[in-house]
Amino acid sequence: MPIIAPRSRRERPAKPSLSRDGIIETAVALMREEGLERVTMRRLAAALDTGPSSLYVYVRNTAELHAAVLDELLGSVGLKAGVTSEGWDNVVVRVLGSYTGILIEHPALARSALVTRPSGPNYLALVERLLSLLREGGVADPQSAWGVDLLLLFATSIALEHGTRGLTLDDGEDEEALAEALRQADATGYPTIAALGDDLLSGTPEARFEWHVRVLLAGIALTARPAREAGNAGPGLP
Amino acid sequence: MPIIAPRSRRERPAKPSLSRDGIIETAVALMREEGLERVTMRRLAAALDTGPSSLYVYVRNTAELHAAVLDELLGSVGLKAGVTSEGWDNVVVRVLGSYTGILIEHPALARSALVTRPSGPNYLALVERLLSLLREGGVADPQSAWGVDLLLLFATSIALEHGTRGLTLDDGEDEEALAEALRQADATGYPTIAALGDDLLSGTPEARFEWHVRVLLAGIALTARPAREAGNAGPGLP
DNA sequence: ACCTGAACACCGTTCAAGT
DNA sequence: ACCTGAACACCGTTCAAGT
Repeated sequence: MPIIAPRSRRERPAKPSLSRDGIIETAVALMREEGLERVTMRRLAAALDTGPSSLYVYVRNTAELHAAVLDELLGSVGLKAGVTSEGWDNVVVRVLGSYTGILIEHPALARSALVTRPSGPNYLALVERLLSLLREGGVADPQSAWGVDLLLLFATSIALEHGTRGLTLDDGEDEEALAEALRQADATGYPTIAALGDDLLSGTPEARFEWHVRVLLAGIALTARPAREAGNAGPGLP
Repeated sequence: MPIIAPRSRRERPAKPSLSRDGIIETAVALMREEGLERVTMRRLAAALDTGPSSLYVYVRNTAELHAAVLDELLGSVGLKAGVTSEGWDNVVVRVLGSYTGILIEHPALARSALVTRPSGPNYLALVERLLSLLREGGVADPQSAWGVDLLLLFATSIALEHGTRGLTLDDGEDEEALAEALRQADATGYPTIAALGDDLLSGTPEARFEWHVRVLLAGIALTARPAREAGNAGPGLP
């Protein structure tokens, strides 16, 4: 029996010792190969040639792991998209579109972004870019401060909404069910739905996205913040 | 050995035979008792005194089950909230607030509403109510048609966002991480964030919610739909 | 037709024990 | 300190077999 270590038939060089960065790097690679839904603690551990429990030394739980992966991905949001040639509002549409596009490919990350507030450097860079664009557009600071949240909430939700559709088995079946239900809605029970008819579902997703963003920008620019009331200071959940 | 059937010591009367309605009814009851996250196929089957596979005769999968539960819950959205005394926009704020409030208690349903388009009768009634309020407010029909989606997307997202927070183990820890990150953001790297400072996180959730809805209403009322282009007809995903 | 037991192929997280 | 094997307590879905 040779004394050579019994596990040297892997191609991986020497089995690198674990580290938080290494774990996240591997998670990102695994995600690009197989999608985030396959980046489970168990699978990630297998990719790192160890057991799942080992990961818990470096990562608190799955949510934290996903948050780290998210910020990594956000590095590729196109923040520079056409700075001056077009109007500031068109740039906002593009920047948010880039953000949404990335998340659409990874709906589980969109969910993560919605559920645990991201705070990584790349997310902050996105917030900074949007705030500076709003300023450029002459939006008052208090409205920008509360509005940027709304813009990002919208973009994230759209990604979660569209990203998950079609990923499910029954491709767009619920879409059709809604279309059918809207058409069936007769004038007695649902008069306004009946009156608007097909226009409720008209337009390409891109056209709707763009119009939605313009709605948000117009509303943010024009809606004054409420007068300060007592206890209007901290975050605090309901 | 007596021939008496060996399972008559349950209190449940005679074991009712399964039906889709009965299954959903039990699912709703189970959800009210233990929360939706515990309404799994296996647990629901156990509550119905059968095996999980039996449910698949009546319900295609978990997503369909959740959709049915969602519409059931939506029956209690307060659609009548203060019809005329206050302005139509305040009524929109209340109706959406009622919808969001219900979903906040069941974040998994909010996720379901975001991911598979609801089309049940109670959801349609909510759409109808919002459309009629927008009309009452003098909003042009094409803008209402595309705007109602945005209102519901927003309300659903807020519910998912707030509902899941605090449900996680580390209560509001990410919130704090974001606050810290924003404060740390120095003027060189993130000048606009630094300039706006604490106002980025100011306000109660209720105040922000109300302002957000007003932003949406103002934007919807004032933003014209894009000129019709080629291929602007059907839904169709990106 | 309706129902079921049992299996398949997984999960996240913990914890006592090892090095 | 870092790492691990093994276990705990679960999942959704399928399918051959029964009634």
